Amino acid sequence: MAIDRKQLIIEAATKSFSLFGFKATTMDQVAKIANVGKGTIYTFFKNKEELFDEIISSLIHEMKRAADEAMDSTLSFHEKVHRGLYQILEFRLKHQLTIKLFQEEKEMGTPAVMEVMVKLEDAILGYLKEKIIAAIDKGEIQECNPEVTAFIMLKLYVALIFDWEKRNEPLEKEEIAKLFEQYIFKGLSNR
Amino acid sequence: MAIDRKQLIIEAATKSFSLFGFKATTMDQVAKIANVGKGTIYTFFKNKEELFDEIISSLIHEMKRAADEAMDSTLSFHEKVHRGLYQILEFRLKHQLTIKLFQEEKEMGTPAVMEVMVKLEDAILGYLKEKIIAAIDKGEIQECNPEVTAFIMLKLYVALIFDWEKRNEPLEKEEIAKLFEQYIFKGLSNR
DNA sequence: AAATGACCAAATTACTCATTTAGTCAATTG
DNA sequence: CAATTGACTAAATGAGTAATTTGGTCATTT
Repeated sequence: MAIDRKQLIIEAATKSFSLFGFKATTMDQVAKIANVGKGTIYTFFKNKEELFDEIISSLIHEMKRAADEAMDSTLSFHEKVHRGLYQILEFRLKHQLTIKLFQEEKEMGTPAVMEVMVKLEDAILGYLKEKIIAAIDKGEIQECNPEVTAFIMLKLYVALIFDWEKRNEPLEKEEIAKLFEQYIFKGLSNR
Repeated sequence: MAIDRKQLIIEAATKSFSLFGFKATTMDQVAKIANVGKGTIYTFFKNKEELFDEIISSLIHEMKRAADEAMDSTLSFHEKVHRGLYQILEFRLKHQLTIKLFQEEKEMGTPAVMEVMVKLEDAILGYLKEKIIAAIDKGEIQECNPEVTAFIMLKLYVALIFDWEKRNEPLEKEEIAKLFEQYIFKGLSNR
């Protein structure tokens, strides 16, 4: 069987997006890296955005898998949430592609990138929501609005991991877990 | 006594910053609105940024006052925090100047505006921190890191008020208070 | 039938030059 | 003579445009 051109293209595009971002990646470049004629790209993908979307979709799958792997059913709900979220956000910090896109979203506001980041956030929120609903059913946590709760959890995590260290010493993984437990799972109140 | 030229300049600049933002406000314009020669501005303020800073400093004072007024010492800590924070963020939504600056920060990234917004956030965090320390002393809430706690409270509030409604129906003031209580002050856990 | 790269319209960029602006200071005013 | 002013300048900005680049197509090649 001949080489899988579609796969070559996906790999080349992933490499280039990771290195230069979406906007600065040209289709000529992708074709060259993939050792493929430019026209060939358009037999597999309608346009640049669709190629991008396909790459992001597998990224989302990878993230889900990483999160699932970090959990196991014997863990308490809050350990699950912590490990899952931490895994997902670690992913963001470690993988070149997500770093580059995160940066491109904020610094240039490239529309295609903005769209894709919304999709990514939605995927995370949806995933969290599922876990929350399951936890309510099992009686592990109180009744609550799963949508809002997922939203709050994600925002809190992002704030602790990304925003906090813009102006302070980064928080350790354990500290974050502790804070999360203290606020979301126990509350501050004395009564 | 002659007219207070400094005050005229401050009022003119405030008006112009509110209407056009920092970057789009020219010193000629401020001078004209204030009915003052341009040189006069420079007898009171070293440069455009210093004029801007002075205006922001009084804005911060106004915010503090508004927050203080919304509280009273008979309220529980979480009612105080809720009313104070709500007041401050309402301020952001209602006052032309803060709206314009918020927009300029995100859309144009004007350096002087970015700087000033950091100062504003610091002022809010410092204010919150004080209240938190007082509450710990009075035994109203558990021991906690006041810096991190202030940070979490602000981020959570901003998320609930600004970020949530980017993609969902806005939350009512009462809902926000309830959520805040549920998460920060009570926690989700069943044990 | 699958793959290609020369080609084109549209978008982006690099550059220029006229205009605008922040800040100064010699002249003016009261 | 102390306070005020606005004409002035160097630097920054941005409108206009020419040159280049890019996404996408399609006739040709393999």
